[in-house]
Amino acid sequence: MTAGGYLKGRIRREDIITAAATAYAEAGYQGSSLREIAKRVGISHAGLLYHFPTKEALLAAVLERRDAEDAEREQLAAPPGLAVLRHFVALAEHNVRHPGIVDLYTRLAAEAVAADHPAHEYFERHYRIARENVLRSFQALAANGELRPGVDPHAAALTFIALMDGLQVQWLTTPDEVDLVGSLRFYLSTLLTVPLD
Amino acid sequence: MTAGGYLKGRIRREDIITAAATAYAEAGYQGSSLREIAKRVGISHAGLLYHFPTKEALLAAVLERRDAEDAEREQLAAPPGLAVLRHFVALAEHNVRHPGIVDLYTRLAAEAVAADHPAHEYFERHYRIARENVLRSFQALAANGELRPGVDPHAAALTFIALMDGLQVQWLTTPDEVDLVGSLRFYLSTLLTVPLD
DNA sequence: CCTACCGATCGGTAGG
DNA sequence: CCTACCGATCGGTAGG
Repeated sequence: MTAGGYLKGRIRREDIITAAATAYAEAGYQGSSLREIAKRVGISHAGLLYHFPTKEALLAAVLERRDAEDAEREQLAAPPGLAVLRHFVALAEHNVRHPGIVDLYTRLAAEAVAADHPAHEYFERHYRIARENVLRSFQALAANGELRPGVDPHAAALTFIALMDGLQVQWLTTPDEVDLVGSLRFYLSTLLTVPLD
Repeated sequence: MTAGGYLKGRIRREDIITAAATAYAEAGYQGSSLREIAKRVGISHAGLLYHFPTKEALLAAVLERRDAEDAEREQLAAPPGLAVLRHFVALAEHNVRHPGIVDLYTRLAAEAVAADHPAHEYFERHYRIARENVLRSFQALAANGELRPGVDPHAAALTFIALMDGLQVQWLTTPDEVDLVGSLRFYLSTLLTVPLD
């Protein structure tokens, strides 16, 4: 129970979360066993359960860390408008270099459409926040005349988020035939009256 | 081994495929056990394996029937152009009334991003065919001046398919906040110079 | 953190 | 098609 002990415990917990995220990305949450995750860290599955009392608690920790990383990357949230859309494009560029994140997100999102999945509420909230965030930006752009006339900000926001998700699945399945970032830019160019950058 | 015996076997096989499709939609392929599927049909899991020798063989049968149903609905493939896009919108209208189909497709597609998943090649082919089909239509529209100037048919085709998939995940997760058909129509209206219908 | 164990469930097979 | 079984694996617990 020394300070060193606490530190070691925290590091070990982080290692377990990292291993779990990798496993979920490859095999989904249901498809990943505690024994498999524990083996990646070099402990027994009972040892893992010393740090996380249940399988669900480990999933919750993975999702929490993902949120924390996202929040960190967004830094001090950009004001609604072009900057937010650029941020999403930058996120896509980041994801292309880190396919594991896309894998994790895509696998979990599809599992979590089931109402009784432990990550279901997480993704409900995730989608709602993402839509609201993008909606405010499209509304700001509309006010500035930077949105093509006749484009409904709500429809633009909803389809923009959906496009990101759909592109990711298709990109993971056939990486050579899908330009993730280019497709996003293409879509935004059809909606805006100004260049993205 | 009478004709009646054959018929009964065929019906039983169809019942099993139906039960499997429902189970996959709710829990994914990996998450569905042969015992659970067999119970829905009222036989033992060993009895199921009499009709389908392995778990993978049953998945293959489910995918084959889905293709057959799709082919039937398309009837005598429409010529490239507006008619094909209308067909996709009609498909979305059909899917909204049959969420189980969307569930099945979404769950399996996400599982199958893994290269060693038994449905991986199926979805590779599925995406390629879908993209080529839509691409030909956007090219035909471009030739008629019905595509907005500056819109690349390839980018339009890729994003259109991706949008359909992404909308489906979001619709399944938060059904009340996603207008599947309206969003598709919105997107097409931003690409075309003519009304869809 | 570990070893050892629990009851439950898995896909598949044997033998009828 | 069934009963009965196989070896493997699962999440979680006991007891240290």
